Amino acid sequence: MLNSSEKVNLSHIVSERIKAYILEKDMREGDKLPSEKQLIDALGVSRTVVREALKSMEMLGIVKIKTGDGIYVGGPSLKPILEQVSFRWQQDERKMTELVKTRRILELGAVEMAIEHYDVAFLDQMDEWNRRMAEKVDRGLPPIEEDLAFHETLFRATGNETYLELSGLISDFFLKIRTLHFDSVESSRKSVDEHQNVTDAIRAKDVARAKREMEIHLAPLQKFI
Amino acid sequence: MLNSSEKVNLSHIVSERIKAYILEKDMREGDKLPSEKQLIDALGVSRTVVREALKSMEMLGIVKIKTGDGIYVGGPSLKPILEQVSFRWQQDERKMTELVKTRRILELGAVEMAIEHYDVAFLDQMDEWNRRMAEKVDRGLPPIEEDLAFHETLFRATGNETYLELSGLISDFFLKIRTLHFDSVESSRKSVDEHQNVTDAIRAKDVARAKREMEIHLAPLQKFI
DNA sequence: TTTATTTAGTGGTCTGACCATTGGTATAGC
DNA sequence: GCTATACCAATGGTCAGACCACTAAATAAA
Repeated sequence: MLNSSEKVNLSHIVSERIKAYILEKDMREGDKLPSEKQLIDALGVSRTVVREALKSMEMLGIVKIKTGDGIYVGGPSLKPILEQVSFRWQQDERKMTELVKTRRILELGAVEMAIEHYDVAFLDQMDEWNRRMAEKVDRGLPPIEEDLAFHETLFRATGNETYLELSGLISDFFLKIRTLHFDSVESSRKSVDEHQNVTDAIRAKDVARAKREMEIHLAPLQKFI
Repeated sequence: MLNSSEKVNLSHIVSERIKAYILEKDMREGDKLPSEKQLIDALGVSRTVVREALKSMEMLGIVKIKTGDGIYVGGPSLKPILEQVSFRWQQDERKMTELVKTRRILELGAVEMAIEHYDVAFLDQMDEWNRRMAEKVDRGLPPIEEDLAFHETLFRATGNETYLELSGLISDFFLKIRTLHFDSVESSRKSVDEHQNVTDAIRAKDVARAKREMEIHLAPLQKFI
């Protein structure tokens, strides 16, 4: 009764063994694992069990299965967790307020980290997206992809993949919303200017100003709720 | 171009269908899903596919499979998933650095939101955890749970469940690390004082000071990497 | 009513077969 | 000798059917 908490599925055991194998051999992303056949022979279980274990691990991003080729070690990623989180969020979209506030923190943090990391290439890319955004606005089209791309590039500019993943979740959610009730031409034009201000401030490595500009940019969202 | 990245495994499709089914029927934790047999008939695929899909979803915590009973909708707990995914992170220095920096942003954001939300009950609770933490330190024990509880309560104090969920991921990870190489008695005692300073500043609704104190508290982590 | 037993249904594992995709190799053509 | 093509062996994807193990609920026994 003490140890009863351990449910012993064979596939569970197998996946643990494979994880241990990865650690033991100190394998990195992209390294090739033994084939299904080899795992079957080595672990002495049926193909069913091995496959279920691998499929589960693939869903978690621990391994990556390539048809006709083999099984490879996956990269460290929050993605599977976030997928699960977003799946839950769809059940009640009343979390809007919370998401808006969370986004604010993340965007402001991104500004700070982007300045710390500082890679001009990303800033140029942000400018480019903003240019395309302005172009689309001029043609009277909703610049949804460009807007999203601008912010995503900002998160990339942090040089922090974990942060990018975390933030990507939030951004995706906002994209879906904005697809429904998109902004007017005037507000879009204002967004372009605000983007420019943020980028400029980051370029000048002025953390306080960059944050201020980002606050201004996000302010309308707070009231939108 | 866009769709080429989408590898269409049958089991992947099936898991999507099942997730859609859960959303569609607005099922909650503990609700019973159709049996394997029913899913096989309804989706027109082999048992292998259904089982692999379910096994993957179980690993993600979306469903819970009970032998001899049936399949149930899982709860929103992310811990088990984190357990599965993060086993390799400690090896990855880059990932560690990213996590530390991400945590910093989240904690500082929490301070800000906690002051905005301001509920004394949470502050009292934080004091209580800190008191217990001090107690444990005095007895020479590592105050791991108490430390985590303090920070979790801070996240709760934001009144933002989404933020709590997101942050919980990061915090839990740090807990596991600290379980291995826990801090010395002196540094633990210092942590208690720092916690107190943070709480006091929040109580005084002094955002700047609260952030500053939190920065001080987290600073050692940055160098730890 | 309470307890023990049976039973039908469910998930767990195994086997063996065949298909689809991939990467490398052998071959044909230049 | 080099390149392009065809081929092949290995690997993962899917399927079908069988049998085992477990659970909960119906049934029988106390």
